[in-house]
Amino acid sequence: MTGHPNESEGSPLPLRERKKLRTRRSLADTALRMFLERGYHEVTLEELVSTVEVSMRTFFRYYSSKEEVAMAAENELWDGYADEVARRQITGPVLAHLRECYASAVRGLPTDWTQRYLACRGLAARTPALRVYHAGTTQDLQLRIVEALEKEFDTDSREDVRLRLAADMALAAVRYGTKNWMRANRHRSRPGNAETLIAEVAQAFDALPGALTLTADTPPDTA
Amino acid sequence: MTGHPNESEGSPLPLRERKKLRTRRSLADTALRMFLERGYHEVTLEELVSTVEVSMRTFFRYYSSKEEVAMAAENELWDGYADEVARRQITGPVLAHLRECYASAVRGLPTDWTQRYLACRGLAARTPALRVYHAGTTQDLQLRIVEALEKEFDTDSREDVRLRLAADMALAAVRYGTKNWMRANRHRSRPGNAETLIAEVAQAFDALPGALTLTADTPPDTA
DNA sequence: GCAAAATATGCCAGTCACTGGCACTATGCC
DNA sequence: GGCATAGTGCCAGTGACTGGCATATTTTGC
Repeated sequence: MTGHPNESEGSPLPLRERKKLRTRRSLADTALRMFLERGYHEVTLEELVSTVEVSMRTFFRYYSSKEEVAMAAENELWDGYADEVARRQITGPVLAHLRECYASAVRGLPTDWTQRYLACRGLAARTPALRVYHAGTTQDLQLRIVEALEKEFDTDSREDVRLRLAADMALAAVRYGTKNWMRANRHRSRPGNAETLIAEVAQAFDALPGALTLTADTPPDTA
Repeated sequence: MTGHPNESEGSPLPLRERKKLRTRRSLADTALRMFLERGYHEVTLEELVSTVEVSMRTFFRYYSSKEEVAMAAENELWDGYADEVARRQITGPVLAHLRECYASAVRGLPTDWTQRYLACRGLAARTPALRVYHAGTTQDLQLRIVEALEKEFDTDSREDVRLRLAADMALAAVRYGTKNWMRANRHRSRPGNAETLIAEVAQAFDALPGALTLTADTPPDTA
């Protein structure tokens, strides 16, 4: 009576999976909080796992590295973005398509995600090891996006670099849009939400054509 | 009598510096050779330093990580590229400028560099840890380039993202140009030299405008 | 409810990249 | 030759990460 697998049909996940999810979240949340309070390198994994009360071995069954647990929030976004690109059918300009996929992915995340993302990116900004990890996952994402897009075109991207270049441009827009979003977040006292993030990224997308033709003779303040 | 500091004026570097250079090169060359023969993870630093006959402590005075010594050839290029951008005065389109700087940097490297570069990139392609490191150094390079370019413009790039986006596009072109160069190198039996690398990268630069406007309705094989 | 199969977890011992501190040694300068 | 200034080696330690096996906890079939 105490623990029927589905007491009502309200719980879609098996009980075991729920517990795993809870452990996973607990690890990521606790890690992020500790890293923010005391600094990434000042917190050892031993301290983390003893706080969450799991063994070291178990930690590595959930996350494959210390960096990964710190950047869990970003990986949620990357996964959502890549999934969105894989799911949607592309019509029209590639860059506009990718911008839409990104916006959908951000909107598909839980409401508390924004704060976690802001926190982990802030941490990464002052932690070289995390910056390197971030660069790695971004490159990974780029690969996943190209592979997903490639299925919609008949030529493969090894022959024609334009698809890969377009994916890279989109990623650059995401990168700098996010950067500006975080910067704005530091200056204004307002917390900044998912929609302002999407807006910043959209703005960076819009700046792409101007970047392509940017010259030294007409400096960039002609906007 | 056996070792006067400057027997003739033919040695521009102090004897001590020459020895340091020699150790540095020896470490990088030996490391690359061992990694290629037996795989990156199968070679421990202990084996490397005992082969080169320096202590572990000394190794870390030359290279700050195992990844760095493996990718030494690439770092030479990145340093040369960043230096070139910092040195040259920019005129005209930013992207054309960056393409020229890259070409100059490649031409400024020693003749044996090409083979080492090919080798270390090939190794990185099949070694996840090195791919991550590579992503990190690339992001670092991007930052250096933006900082150098920023001095030539009066606006800083935080206000206007176009400069950063342009630097990113240039880097994407370098990335995929290099990728195609390596691929061509596997297929053709000819070794591939600095000029073919520059040509591939230039080709990728030329593809940038087409990537910007790439659409799903007119597939990429319309070239 | 209960055994059996499947899965998750914990413990232990080990490897390896990387670091700080100090003594030692070789080079450059006079 | 002698002194200051490096570069180097040794040692002991930390901390991330892994393999193997025993243990606990669900789930499944009855």
